[in-house]
Amino acid sequence: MGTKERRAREKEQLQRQILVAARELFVNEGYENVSMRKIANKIEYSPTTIYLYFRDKADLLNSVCQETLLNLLNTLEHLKRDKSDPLETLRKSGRAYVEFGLKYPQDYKLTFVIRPQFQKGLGLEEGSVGEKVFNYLREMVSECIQQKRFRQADVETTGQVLWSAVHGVTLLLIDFPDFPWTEKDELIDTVIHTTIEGLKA
Amino acid sequence: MGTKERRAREKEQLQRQILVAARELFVNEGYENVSMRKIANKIEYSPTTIYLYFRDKADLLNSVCQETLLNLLNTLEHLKRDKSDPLETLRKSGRAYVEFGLKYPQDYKLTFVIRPQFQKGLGLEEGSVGEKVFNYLREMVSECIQQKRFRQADVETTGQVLWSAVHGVTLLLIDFPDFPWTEKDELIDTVIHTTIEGLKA
DNA sequence: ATATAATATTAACACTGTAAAGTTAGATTA
DNA sequence: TAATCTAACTTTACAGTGTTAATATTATAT
Repeated sequence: MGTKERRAREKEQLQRQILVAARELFVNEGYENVSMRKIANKIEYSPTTIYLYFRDKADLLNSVCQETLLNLLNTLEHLKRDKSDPLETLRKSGRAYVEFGLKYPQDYKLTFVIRPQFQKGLGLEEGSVGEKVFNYLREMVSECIQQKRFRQADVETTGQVLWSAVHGVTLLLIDFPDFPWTEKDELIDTVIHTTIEGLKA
Repeated sequence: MGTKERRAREKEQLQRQILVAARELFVNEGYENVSMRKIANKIEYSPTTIYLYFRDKADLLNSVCQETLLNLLNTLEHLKRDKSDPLETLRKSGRAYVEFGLKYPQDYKLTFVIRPQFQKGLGLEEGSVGEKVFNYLREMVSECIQQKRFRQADVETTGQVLWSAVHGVTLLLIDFPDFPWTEKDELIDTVIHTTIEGLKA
């Protein structure tokens, strides 16, 4: 009598389908320009069906962002294997972070700028994926501090400074594509390099 | 026969009135949650009257942001008088920038995050107020480089690195108010200090 | 075959930005 | 003074929005 299981599976599949469609539309057309009806059309269901799987549009956005964070976390975790030089790993992590943001600019903005507007106080609470991402940063920084590579002893502040830098450059590059930036890769490297130098003992 | 002049003045006044109402609503309720009808109600005109003064809602946003940038520029220009230590002036400018963003968080997001989404390639083009703000930064940086206080000789890159840092910390503090940040003022100072240290020779 | 539960749809509401047409008040001209 | 013109504003209307409640459909269990 695996019908129940099958039904549950089917339900999950549709939920997935909605999520995939929503992400694709959000990313390509921007959150504001995507209507529930558009999503419904894409999956060939009636608009209200979506509400059986997600509380509302913001909830849908939330789920999409959750996935994005998981992707980011995954990307970063891959770098942790290299245990040689913690400073170098930190540098690479910063690079990977910015590159992730530029590779999926809409996702990035959705997650780190748009979503906070729609859901006050979220994304980084205890146990969340967002927190896991920041914990990754904590680990990296902690390693560097233990090896006395950084002046400041405080893991938290140091991590937050690094996050500010990469977050800032990522958003600027996304939001002002026409600004006469220094060559993109050079700018990113310089931002990361400068911040790390500034943190050194 | 100053009637024409009076009419022109009245027209300008209404335009101003709309702008003031729009800013207040945008800032308090968020751009997305403000309808043309709400603005119209506030100024006690019909919704479509607004369209006689502004092309559309995005144009209205644009004008509001223009004002914001002018305010920011004004705030910064005040700091330029102090010609003693350019590094110190730069530090103060960074401080003032972040504080401006935190004092008017909605304005800041409107200008530097929301608007770019609605008007591709804008705000920083030649002759714009946005460019003037960045030119201010260029001047400050240039001064520091001339006095051989910075390692890197490139004004552009150096300016962009600084901007990334302050932009990043400003947005993080605005968007994630519940995150366990280091004490706010300390974080801001550390971000600026770290970046400047990293840029030093 | 029938009752029950799960799932999907239809219809509706109160909004949205904005275009087009209609109205009104004041200035200009005859 | 009376007629006309014009600028400013309003009314009406349209197509689209997120979302809820009621309804219909389908698949399962009895």
